[in-house]
Amino acid sequence: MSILSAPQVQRRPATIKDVARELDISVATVSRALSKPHLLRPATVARVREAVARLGYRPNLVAQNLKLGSTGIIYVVVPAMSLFFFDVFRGIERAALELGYSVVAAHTARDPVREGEYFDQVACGRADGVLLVSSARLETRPPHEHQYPPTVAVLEADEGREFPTVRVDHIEAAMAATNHLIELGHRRIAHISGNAHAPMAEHRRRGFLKAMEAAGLSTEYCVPGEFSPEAGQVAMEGLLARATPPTAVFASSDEMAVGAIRAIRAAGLSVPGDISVMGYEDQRLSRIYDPQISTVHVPTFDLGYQAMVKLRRILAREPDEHEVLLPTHIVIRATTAAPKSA
Amino acid sequence: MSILSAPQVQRRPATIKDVARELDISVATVSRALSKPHLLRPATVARVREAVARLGYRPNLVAQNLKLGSTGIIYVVVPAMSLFFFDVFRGIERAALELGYSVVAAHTARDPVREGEYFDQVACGRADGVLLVSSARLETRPPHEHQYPPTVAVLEADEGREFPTVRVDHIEAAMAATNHLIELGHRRIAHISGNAHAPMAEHRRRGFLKAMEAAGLSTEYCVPGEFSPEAGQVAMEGLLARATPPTAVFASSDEMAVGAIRAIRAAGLSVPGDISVMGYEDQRLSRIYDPQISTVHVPTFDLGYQAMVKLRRILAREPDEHEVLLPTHIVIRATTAAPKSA
DNA sequence: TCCAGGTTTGATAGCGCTAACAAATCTGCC
DNA sequence: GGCAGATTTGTTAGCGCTATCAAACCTGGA
Repeated sequence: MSILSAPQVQRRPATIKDVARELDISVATVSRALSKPHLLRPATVARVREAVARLGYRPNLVAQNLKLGSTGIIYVVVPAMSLFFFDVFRGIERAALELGYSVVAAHTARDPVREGEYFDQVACGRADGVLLVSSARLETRPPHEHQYPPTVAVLEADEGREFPTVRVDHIEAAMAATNHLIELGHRRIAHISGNAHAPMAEHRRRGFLKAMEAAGLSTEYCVPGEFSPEAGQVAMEGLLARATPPTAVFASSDEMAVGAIRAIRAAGLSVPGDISVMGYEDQRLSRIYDPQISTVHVPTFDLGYQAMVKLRRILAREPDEHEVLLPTHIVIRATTAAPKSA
Repeated sequence: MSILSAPQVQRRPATIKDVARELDISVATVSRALSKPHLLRPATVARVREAVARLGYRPNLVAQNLKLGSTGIIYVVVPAMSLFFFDVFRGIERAALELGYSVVAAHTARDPVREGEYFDQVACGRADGVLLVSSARLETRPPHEHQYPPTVAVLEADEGREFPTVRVDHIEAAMAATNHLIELGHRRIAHISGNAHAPMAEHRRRGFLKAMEAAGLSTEYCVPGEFSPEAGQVAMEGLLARATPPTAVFASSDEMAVGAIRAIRAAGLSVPGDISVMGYEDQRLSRIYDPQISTVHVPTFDLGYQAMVKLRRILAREPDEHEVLLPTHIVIRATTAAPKSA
């Protein structure tokens, strides 16, 4: 084990001047040979290419950006690193690749300060735009009004800031999930909601309430929770301790559904034999888990893809609609069935 | 829904010159008021601050970078977006925060070309260094020898390129996992290995073989697989179809262990009653799953943290050891037990 | 042979910023 | 009051690149 080793020698990188001097031509010619070779004699282009390779020259992107005023980079600001967001990210990447942008993920850990920092970086020229994969209502305000860089909110409208948005209708989706349970014959249906301040969670809860009320059913089993298996488990334990427990549960996420299932099993009951469980998001987990979880499919990849396309439109100053809604659908797997009594 | 709306007005951002002109002072004074206010009269600093706020001026980071020759940004190049890598990422972020760097994640989808592009971006000045969270042997070569930007490989030594590395000893860890099964009394122990070209997978396989041979046991149950639940399931089905199936399985990842458990249950057998299952990585999944999976804990957070610290040392040209090895340990949960016959 | 029109290359400004040096201004003390 | 020395501000070069304009060089037809 060597004490000091570095295959990456930190010597001064070659600049365009070095190449020009080497060939005794002007820097302009070198620049042109690299970016618009059709303007030059082929022989010149070839000589430049050779020298570039020999010297290991690479154009300094920072200088290029400064000169051109754009970077070709998009910041994807994500509140949390979860597989759910990765799927969105994958869609963004695909579109970015097709449109010639590079994307980098900036993680905020739901910290408004960090979110603000990334916005600042972009506003200060580090990138051309932001895709805000938001799940929480954040309170950042730009120091100066209207100083946000070009931004598209993905997945969830960002209340109060009103960025152009690509999202799904969580209310409608939650209604569909609830109606599935109702149609199976359930009457005592519970809902465990997600983080109190996540608009997403609130919308799902509203959808649940709306469907239950429309069916004339009691909403007494609607309890608060958080986006984690542990929270799902605790909430479910509370539900099971009631005099007449529910026969079905709609959890606000797949992870929460997993926690609920654990609680049900721990109580000696079976899923879906005794209690049906419905998740939300259609995460990878819902397919891996045993039993596979019935859930609401959210088109994460498309959400990301469309958002990137929309951002490009905005950057190109093409007119576009403010909000795009993508459809969801429920996926019936192995955790939902008709109630025993039915 | 408005046809065209944009809270983010794309007008020319204010520059340092605008601020200087506004106050009728020099740009140098403005610059100083922002970066080294102690050199200025407090009254001047206040005036500048006021004008900066009023005009909504923000220093252009690209110009700053060009002038200063560094960006304060670290690219984290990851081959795949998995929770495993996120944990590493979290560790990197923490250290970066403490050291004053910003990190952004660049996703390669195991594509050497894209990896190369990100390296290029950094080599071209977009960032100061790279943390390569590698799991696959990649064939990228820089166009010019020794043109890699400052880089630290995390998690797995990158064979052939010999970057400074922070990693764990997968061979030793796999031996510990195998020995756990041996100590429980198992004799027919299987191993399902991960992606053929991942050095990580190969190391785990080698550790398994080494432990089995040291115990004088047959390695006939060592089969190839891939890092996915599906592959784990298929491999396990093959193992179960043998005349005398194994009584224990060591899978190369937690996800693969999940697949194996599914196959075992599908065959009407129980875990760990009939067959013990051991995972690897200690992913969140291994705690969420029912039953909770015995596994090998990899200190992902620390791996990331230490790697970032190491990269900072390299950037500061402080001497450092080439390789850092972090300890692992096995975590015994609910999927491993003594064999029935014992 | 000469020149209009095209092709290829060169010189240079400037993107926005900071560092280095220079100039101006202020202090205190004799 | 005058001056050394400290404090505060201004001027300017230049980071590496590309766009603009100008210059040089070709071509071919009269």
